[in-house]
Amino acid sequence: LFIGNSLIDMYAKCGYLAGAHAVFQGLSVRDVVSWTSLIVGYSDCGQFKEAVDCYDQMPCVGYSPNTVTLMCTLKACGNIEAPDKGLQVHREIVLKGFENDNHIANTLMDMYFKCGLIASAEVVFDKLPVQDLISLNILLAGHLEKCSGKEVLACFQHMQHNGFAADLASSVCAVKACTKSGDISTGKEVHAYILKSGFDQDLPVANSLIDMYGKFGLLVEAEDVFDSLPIRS
RNA sequence: UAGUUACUACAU
Repeated sequence: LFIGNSLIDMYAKCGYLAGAHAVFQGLSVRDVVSWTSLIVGYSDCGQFKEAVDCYDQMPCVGYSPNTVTLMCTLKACGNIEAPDKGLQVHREIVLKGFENDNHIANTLMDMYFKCGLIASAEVVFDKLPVQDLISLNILLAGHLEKCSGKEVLACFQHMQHNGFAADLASSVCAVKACTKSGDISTGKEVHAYILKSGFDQDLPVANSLIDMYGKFGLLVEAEDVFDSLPIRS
């Protein structure tokens, strides 16, 4: 069974969904991991609807989704902006007493943000068992959609004051917030922070900086970042 | 053996 499950995972990670599905079908014995691996496979390949369909089928054949399954399903719900299904998963999480799992709670919050249900996301945030760096990054990314760049930047600064060191993901959000609000001076401050933290060679971070400088018309700065990259996409 | 957040242009 472990071998079969690993094969599903391997094929799915290679984008060979037909193979993953064939292995799944061919298994004489399956477990929750088999199902979850398939769900993750669909999800990672952008087939979110199929991922959710898998989740729906599980109970019909006697399998009960665990925390990992539910989290992966929530992720799919967020990506297709299916709040109804997301809410259904949320209810199952509550029913099973999984709400205090931090990974689950973080993913739940992210799902609500992605579905545009900001108020629900904030309720989840306030009830988080632990507010970790990932929770804060999800909050930053979520606010980026609906709020002004200024509010996102306030968030970014607030987390640093509370002893969280912004990581790559937080930095990207902060840069995007500056781009959105046209805030050149804060953008340069964030850039300084990125250099100080040694994040400047990271592709997503650098790309967000190039985009920001490009949109500000600061083509020289944009080119400097571009030229400093050892690898480009 | 499976699991959570972030990146560009163009287009929408």
